[in-house]
Amino acid sequence: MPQLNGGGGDELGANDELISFKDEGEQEEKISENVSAERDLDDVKSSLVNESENNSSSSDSEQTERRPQPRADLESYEKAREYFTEALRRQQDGGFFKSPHYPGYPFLMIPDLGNPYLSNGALSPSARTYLQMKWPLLDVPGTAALKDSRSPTPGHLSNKVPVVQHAHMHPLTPLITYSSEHFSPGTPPAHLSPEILDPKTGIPRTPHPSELSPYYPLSPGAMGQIPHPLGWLVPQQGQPMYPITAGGFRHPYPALAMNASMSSLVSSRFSPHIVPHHPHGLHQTGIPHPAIVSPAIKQEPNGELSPAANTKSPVPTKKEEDKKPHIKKPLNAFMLYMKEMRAKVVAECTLKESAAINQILGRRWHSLSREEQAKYYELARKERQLHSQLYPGWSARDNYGRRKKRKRDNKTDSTPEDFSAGNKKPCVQYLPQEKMIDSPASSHGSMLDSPATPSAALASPAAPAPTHSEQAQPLSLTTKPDRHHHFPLLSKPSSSSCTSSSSSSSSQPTSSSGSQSTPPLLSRPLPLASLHASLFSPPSPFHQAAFHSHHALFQSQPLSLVTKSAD
DNA sequence: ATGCCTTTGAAGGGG
DNA sequence: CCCCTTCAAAGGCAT
Repeated sequence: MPQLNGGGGDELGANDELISFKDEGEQEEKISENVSAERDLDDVKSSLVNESENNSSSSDSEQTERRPQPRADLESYEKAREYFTEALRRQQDGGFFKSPHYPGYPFLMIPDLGNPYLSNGALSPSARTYLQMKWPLLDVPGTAALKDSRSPTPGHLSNKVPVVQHAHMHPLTPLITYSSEHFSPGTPPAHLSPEILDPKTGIPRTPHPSELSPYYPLSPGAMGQIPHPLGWLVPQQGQPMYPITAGGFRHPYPALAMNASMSSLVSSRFSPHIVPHHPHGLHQTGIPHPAIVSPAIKQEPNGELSPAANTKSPVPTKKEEDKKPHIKKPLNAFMLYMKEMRAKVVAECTLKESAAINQILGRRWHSLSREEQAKYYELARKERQLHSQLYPGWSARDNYGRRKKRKRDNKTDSTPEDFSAGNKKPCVQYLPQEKMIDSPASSHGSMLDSPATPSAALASPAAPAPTHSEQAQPLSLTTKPDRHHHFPLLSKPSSSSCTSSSSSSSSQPTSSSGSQSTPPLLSRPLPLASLHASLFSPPSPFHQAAFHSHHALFQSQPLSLVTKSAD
């Protein structure tokens, strides 16, 4: 709420970001993975750094590599996102966004194409909605947006996926990126206009990029018709997902006439209307929320939806309920970051496994400057807000059970004793020296919390010398400690485990008891990189203070390898 | 074919 | 109020 208005924040001053970010980044990268990996990281790192300075350079190349081949629609889509992401960074660095309080936001908010929340692709339309909705929430400064508006290249449209289009739209987009899933290429629009169908998928594309533009990716089904910006509202099936209050949606967009770039901007504008107008309640009433997807529908990419799709039947009735449309959780700051950076890391590194990549990303996350993190935190906040507005009745619990329960037992396993030291995230284990290098320092940065006032956080000058921590820091191999535990397990005090250190106390002797001599216990051998990657877990963003202390901890910290105690 | 692994953060339930 | 659990993304790998 408030945020919406104020934009929350405001304050995120992004200006400073670069500076700190760079320094930290360098270090972190070094640490990164194995030798080879390290290099990669370096590159990555450097690329990041450079990005600010050089806009293009590495990133471009990377992008190029990836994008070239669109494997699947989805993939291509994502890649595009990534691509944008990089661009985003560049821009940010460039100061592109400086003006706006939320530098990235406006752009970021740009919808991915898919519905972020819907797990099933089918709903894609909803996704769009969601995205649009976002815009409104964000108070995006129209002007700013416009600046960039240069429509990148509509060419992407070629893919059936509207998503792609979005990507082009703004580099920032990536941040928000939602899963490509949504895309439901499959959802064929019942009535799509003949405008453009993808030969393969048959998905309709809008002829005018401008219209379609990112904002309205026509999803196959969704639009059905048209170019109407609101088109997304329409459910794949033909019926409008929501009964949207007509008022809002109906407004015709001026955008239609606009260029793609413009349209995007425009869309943002109107979207706001929608939101407000929309009573959240609508969906709740039982109406299928756009965002909601019924599992059944999970369409595969393409066309499968036939029956369902075609059936415009609005009647969700039982099925839906049974299936419960699965509304995904909004992505948190780190997730947003992962989406954005994953491609990059993958490109740089040889690693392909997500687990390993994620470890690296986790490290990098810590290394991010506050500003950088703040951006993501804010984005995440906004998304949460948006999500709440869109799905007022939705609860994270609703999704429980979808996945198999993870081994919750794990925790039991862990012997209490172990905990003391490192359990949790054992954060620190030894990694090869190299890794260590990185500075947790970033820790500082990492902390930003999403609190409403990021600025405050930012304010802190940070700059604690990262070095010490780095040196001393032991690496933690986090193989798989208990997953559950994360911080919580550790008692707060100790929790610090790794990083954290808890906070306050600067020193935590923690007994290091735990030393870890043991190697991680991965049941499976993880790639070296993964090991290296391991870092400590980050302290909660909220505790900035913790940062500072945290280095001390590191030193003392024993390595705890927490293997998976599971059992 | 399905789930695991891994990361951080958020949310909610239970004690 | 604190702790714990689950899910969000992603993709190779294991089962």
